[in-house]
Amino acid sequence: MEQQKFDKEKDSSEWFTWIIQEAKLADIRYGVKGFLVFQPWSVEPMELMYKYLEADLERRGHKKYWYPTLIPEKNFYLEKEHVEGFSPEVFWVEKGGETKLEERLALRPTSETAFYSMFSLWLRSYKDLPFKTYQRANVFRYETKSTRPFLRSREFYWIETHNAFATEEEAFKNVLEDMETTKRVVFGVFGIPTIVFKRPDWDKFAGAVNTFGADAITPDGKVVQQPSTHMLGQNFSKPFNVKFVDRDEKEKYCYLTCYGPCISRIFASVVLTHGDNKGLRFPFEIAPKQIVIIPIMAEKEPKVLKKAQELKEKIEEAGFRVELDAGDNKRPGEKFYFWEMKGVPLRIEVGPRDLKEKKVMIYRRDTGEKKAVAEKQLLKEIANEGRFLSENLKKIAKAQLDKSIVDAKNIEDVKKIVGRGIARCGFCSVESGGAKCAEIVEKETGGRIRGTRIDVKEKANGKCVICGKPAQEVVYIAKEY
RNA sequence: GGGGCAUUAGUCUAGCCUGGUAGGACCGGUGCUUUGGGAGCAUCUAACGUGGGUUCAAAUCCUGCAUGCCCCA
Repeated sequence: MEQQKFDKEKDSSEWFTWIIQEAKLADIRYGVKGFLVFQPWSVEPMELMYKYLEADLERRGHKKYWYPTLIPEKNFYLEKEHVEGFSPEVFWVEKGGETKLEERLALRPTSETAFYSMFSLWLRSYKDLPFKTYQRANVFRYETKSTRPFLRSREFYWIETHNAFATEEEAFKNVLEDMETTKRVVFGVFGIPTIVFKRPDWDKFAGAVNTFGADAITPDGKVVQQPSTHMLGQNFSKPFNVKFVDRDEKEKYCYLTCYGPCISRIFASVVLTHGDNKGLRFPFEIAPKQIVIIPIMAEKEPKVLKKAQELKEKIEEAGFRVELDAGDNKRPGEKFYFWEMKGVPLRIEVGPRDLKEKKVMIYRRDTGEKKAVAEKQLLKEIANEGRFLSENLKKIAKAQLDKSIVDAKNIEDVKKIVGRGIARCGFCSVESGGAKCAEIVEKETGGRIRGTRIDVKEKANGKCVICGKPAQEVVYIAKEY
């Protein structure tokens, strides 16, 4: 009898470590700090997640590129703030065989400096703009904070878009569209609700004019930064010489933006957000297997197995991902527990009883409910129940996020909330003037200022929770993973 | 960045204090039996993270390193 080892709400850290091993999402025993081997049960959903995100970007007119993994040192050093921000985290390639390289090559920690060096060759006229690109890539960062599988590893899998525009307005419009993509796909399909913040001035991406980050919440009330998008303005186009001739025949620098949804980290949120004490719960759309069929009495009743195989083929033909768990020595009960732990959304049971009645049993992973369905109705029911399940997971996740936001009137309130949720309060300024108060917040509460909302307008009245000056902004404070 | 704990077969673990035969369970293989919520019997396979040191002798004591986990900043 296998015991549940960890309570997901109480010990979500241990639960997360446990489920990664138990469900075979990844193996952490590769032996190099911060690197892990991703296994099929995480790779398949992540492939699907890539597909959904890429389809959305394609619809918005982004074109796909593959850039080299290595970036020459001289490119990397062109933008000063960018270098300062990323240098401590770069893996360098210094040798080819035993020969020392003339120029060091960076294992890309992000690819601005790769993309924009080429943009300068490709973009000549306003007719070339807007220029919207993306790539799926694995990137490398020598993390100095403690690493964690999926959430913060030294190699991770993401998409990065890099885009050039003629005007600041167009660039900003694209930034907002990125946030829509996050809402449509990361919430709409993966079921991860996020809050979009404009990051405070002191917490921007290295080299950006502004950074907009979408924060998701973990079961223990910490936030995880999910897709962020950066308004780079002309900060990179100038050193990289990304210019175009405008309608007025004048040469101008482009406005650049980039957007970086990290698939492996979003996957961590999928696991943390939807899982329960029985294990994983995948939304129907990204489940590696959407349905598992468990035949009952299969060995004694060949008819049952035949029917199960028939059903599998029928369901497969309809375009669903289905697994038939037949034969071997396992009893049905053990199979039930196993596939529930693996997070398969729907289970179909078929046994002698059902054969007679031309019915099957459908079990829903999210609700634990089981119902008999006429075989004729099966495909329709699968589609319906799959949709209901995803909607239900979304609803639960959204309620959890909403519940975790709590208003704070003073620093004592903030202290009580941070670590268990997100504190919302008045704050003096998110420009550089507020940096001192932000430091105090961090020291006193262990939380960070996540920023100000951009999707809803919030009016600050009252005082800054730290310095007591009139609050210019409503900010959110939380602990970060 | 700081602190703590850990590393024994594919997995979980006993043994460590008090140095001397590495024991169990699960998984896996085989055979029989079994199937509407975690089956049973028999049998086989397989392990002391790594580099030094102390010692006649090290899983055990000391030490460096690596990796992992937890907590704090």
